[in-house]
Amino acid sequence: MNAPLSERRQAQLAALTDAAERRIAEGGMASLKARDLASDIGIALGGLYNIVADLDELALRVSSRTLGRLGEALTAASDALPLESKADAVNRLVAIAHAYLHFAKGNLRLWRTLFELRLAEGTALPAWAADDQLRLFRHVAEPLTLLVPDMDEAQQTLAARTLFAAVHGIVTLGLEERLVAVPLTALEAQIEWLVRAACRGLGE
Amino acid sequence: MNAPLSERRQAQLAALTDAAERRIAEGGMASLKARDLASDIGIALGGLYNIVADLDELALRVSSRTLGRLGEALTAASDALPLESKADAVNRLVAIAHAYLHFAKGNLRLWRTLFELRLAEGTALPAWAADDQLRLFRHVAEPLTLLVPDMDEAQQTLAARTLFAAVHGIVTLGLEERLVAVPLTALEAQIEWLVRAACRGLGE
DNA sequence: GCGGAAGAATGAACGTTGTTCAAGATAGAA
DNA sequence: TTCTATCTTGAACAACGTTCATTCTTCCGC
Repeated sequence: MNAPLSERRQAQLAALTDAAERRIAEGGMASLKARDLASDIGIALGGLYNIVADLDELALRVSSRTLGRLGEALTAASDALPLESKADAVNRLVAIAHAYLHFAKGNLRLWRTLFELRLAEGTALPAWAADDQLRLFRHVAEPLTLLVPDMDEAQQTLAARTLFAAVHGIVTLGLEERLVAVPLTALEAQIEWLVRAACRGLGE
Repeated sequence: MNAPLSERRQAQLAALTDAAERRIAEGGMASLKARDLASDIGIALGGLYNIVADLDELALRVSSRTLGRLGEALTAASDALPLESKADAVNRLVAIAHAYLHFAKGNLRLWRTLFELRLAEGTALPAWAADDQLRLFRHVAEPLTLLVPDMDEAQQTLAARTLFAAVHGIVTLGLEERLVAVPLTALEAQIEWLVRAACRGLGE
């Protein structure tokens, strides 16, 4: 190997994250095993801890990737629609919510691990991870500023959070399937109803 | 000991469930350790598995209790209000949502374990656990039948699920506090806005 | 080129888990 | 009391994340 070490470590980190992503996509976060990953990328068990502090960091890195792809999906959904009138804003919010649903369904295990991350009680999540999350809220916040321009900004942010959370809840329960399976189109309809109703409720 | 065996096992199961509940309430599901529990109720490690099949069953039993108490909380909130007019129905839905929020906040770790249960992929959850969940939905469904009596029943059930899920999402994200802490009163206001808006959207 | 220091790779070993099981203790019927 | 069925026990096992002394590589100043 004649690649410089720092480059090599970069490559190893990428390979490790790839392997972790693959494992999670196949079997959820429960199948993120140190020994499996080490053999996946052809290193010894202990070598993992030269690349990454612990498995939590690895899960966080995979989550960051997932959030990135989710952000792109929401951006794509947003950019496909005009944003001029208030009606546009509502339509865009519906489109974002639908894109969220489809991303979650299409990346079920990776999407779920976004919320299964349990950082050790005291420790806050790294800044770059927090940024990823805030970026998502902005997708919702942007149409809201058009929809209710008179509302003060803190309230707008809060409303964006609430709307996001509500849709997230519907998607979560809808994709659970533990109790009853809801058809995708029914889920879409429910989301649309709720988003439109919430928007009408915002204008008072 | 002169108590009949079956009685004794019953008592052991109760003591074990108590201990598990206490442990979870203190440190979340991550602190449900076989050895701790065995010593809590004064039996040998292996003895646990004469009382309970595995720790998952124990977590499920604790969850069942929690669901029971949650159901009582929602019932109390419901019964405090009249249910005659459509306005009553909306008020009741708001009250239920608020009661849900307060229960979650007041029983944070126990409430969270309700959704952290990961049954082994294939296995469905026991019937008695499914019943507990359906009973919850009925709290929401009942006012809905008054609010939109013309809607067919399947649609009503779906709407109840959606409304529940939306509120659940808001509560979940609101109590997360990982990103930003939302004051409880702000959370209440957000929930009320969303529930009222959703109800108005239902009547179309 | 080269020799030594700094760092990385290795896999055995540790500590903690949940779960099992052969052996011993105990309860209830005869 | 005695016998059998059952429960209880804690040592043992397997799987896990993580650490560490040892060995090998790589890099830099000469």
